[in-house]
Amino acid sequence: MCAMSEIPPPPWRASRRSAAPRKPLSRDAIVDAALSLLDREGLDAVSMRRVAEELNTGAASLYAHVANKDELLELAYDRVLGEIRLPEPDPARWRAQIREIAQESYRVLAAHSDIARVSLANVPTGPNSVRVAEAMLGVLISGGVPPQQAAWAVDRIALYISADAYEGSLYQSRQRASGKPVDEFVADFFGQVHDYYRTLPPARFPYLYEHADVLVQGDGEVRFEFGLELLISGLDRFLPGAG
Amino acid sequence: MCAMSEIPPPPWRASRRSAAPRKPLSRDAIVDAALSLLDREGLDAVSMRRVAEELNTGAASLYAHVANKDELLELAYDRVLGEIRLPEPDPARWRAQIREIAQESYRVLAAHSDIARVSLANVPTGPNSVRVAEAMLGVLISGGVPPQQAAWAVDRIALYISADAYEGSLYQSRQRASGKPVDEFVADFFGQVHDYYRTLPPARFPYLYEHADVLVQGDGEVRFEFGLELLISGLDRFLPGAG
DNA sequence: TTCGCTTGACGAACACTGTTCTACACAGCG
DNA sequence: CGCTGTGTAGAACAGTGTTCGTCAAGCGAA
Repeated sequence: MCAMSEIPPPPWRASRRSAAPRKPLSRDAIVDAALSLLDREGLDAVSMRRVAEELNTGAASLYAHVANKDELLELAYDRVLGEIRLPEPDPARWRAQIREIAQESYRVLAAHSDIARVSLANVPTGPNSVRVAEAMLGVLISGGVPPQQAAWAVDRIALYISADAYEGSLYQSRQRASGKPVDEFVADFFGQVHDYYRTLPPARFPYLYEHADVLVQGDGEVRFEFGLELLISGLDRFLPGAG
Repeated sequence: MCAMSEIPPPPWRASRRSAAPRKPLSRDAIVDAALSLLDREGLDAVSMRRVAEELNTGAASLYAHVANKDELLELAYDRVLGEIRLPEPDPARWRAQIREIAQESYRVLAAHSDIARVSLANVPTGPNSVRVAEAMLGVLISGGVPPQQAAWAVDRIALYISADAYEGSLYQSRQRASGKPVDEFVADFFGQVHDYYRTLPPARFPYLYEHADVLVQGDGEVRFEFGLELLISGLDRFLPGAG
């Protein structure tokens, strides 16, 4: 290497990218960039061009490593699922454990903006998806839930988690867009919903009108855990020794 | 009026649309066109240009009646919810009635392709949305569920219905795209999933491997009602006279 | 009737999107 | 050294939601 590399080469011999003419650009790097973009600006900002830009390249280059955008999003989703920490099954604590797994899953999904949308839009088949499913199924079956009911329960609970995480991300993006702090935003929002219910004609909507206050009670977390508890305690009657 | 209107005007004075120079083009007509397009070709086919084309006009014309695409989709969604038939609350049959409302809602959503996606993407505030909410809340409260738990349960059940209807529409569009008949499609799909579970290393995925058969048991309807039953029977312990 | 004004229609354009085509630079191999 | 295959990208295609500015039609008033 001599000093030649210090002065710019003549333009007609210059590579299209002046410095670092050949980037490594791997599948992993692309998924990394997509996730970083997702976390910063949300799923809508994740376009092939923006991801490529993040890597200082063009959109067409991504297609050498990834079949299409759907595959990229599924890869990103499965990478996110990899962050979920799972407990060792303990039959004595199966209720607490299924609850822990669900809460942990919700937390991890919520930590990555509206990534939950891709779990609803695609049938999850990635390696980390089956890892979580195995854990949930193991906890339920070793806890005494019959296999058939345990299998369906895993399916339903997973759907519930994804749906609620997605809904939660919607409120979060609305809150972010409003510019208000979280507390003020939810207070305003629930206040508006409450007022709306109170403007309904009580004759036609007696229950919504009457119970407007409890309808706006409880934030996203309380509601998530309430529904989760319904699903789990609904399994009671399938346990051995139940009517 | 003389015969002048029968002969075509000279081109330099001709209106841009040769015949029927002014269409009525109302909000309702636009929602109609959007729904018809949705039912025929799915939500992805519903673009402002396609809806306008359906009405023999340009996309820009729609914006005189509708703020943007989101508002149009919410209007279409609420119109769909209007098709849901609701029973008169009968406290003695509250379990059966909440089940009926949920099933009816699922049926109506499923009958309109992937309209359920817009219910997940937006906070539903339309008149028919509150109509269904009022009915569910009334059935639960008059059945003996305490107001707070009834309110949250309505929220959770509605989320569950939307999420499952959306997931169902995904499978339906996949099946339509595959060209196979329904029976063959689900048999193939469940067969593939089953085979996939059986290729997993049993040491690391003992439960999925062992119970691959029950995991692929039951179609969408069975699973929907199983989850619904979990949610409803999970309300038992809030009834007066429960431990 | 005729003049203005408001309302709605709508072609063109803007800034995007996912994806494909095609040319091309570079690495490893013979 | 030359050849070949792989990965890199610019350009282009067909589409998207939305806005701008123009223009026609209807209507109330003079």
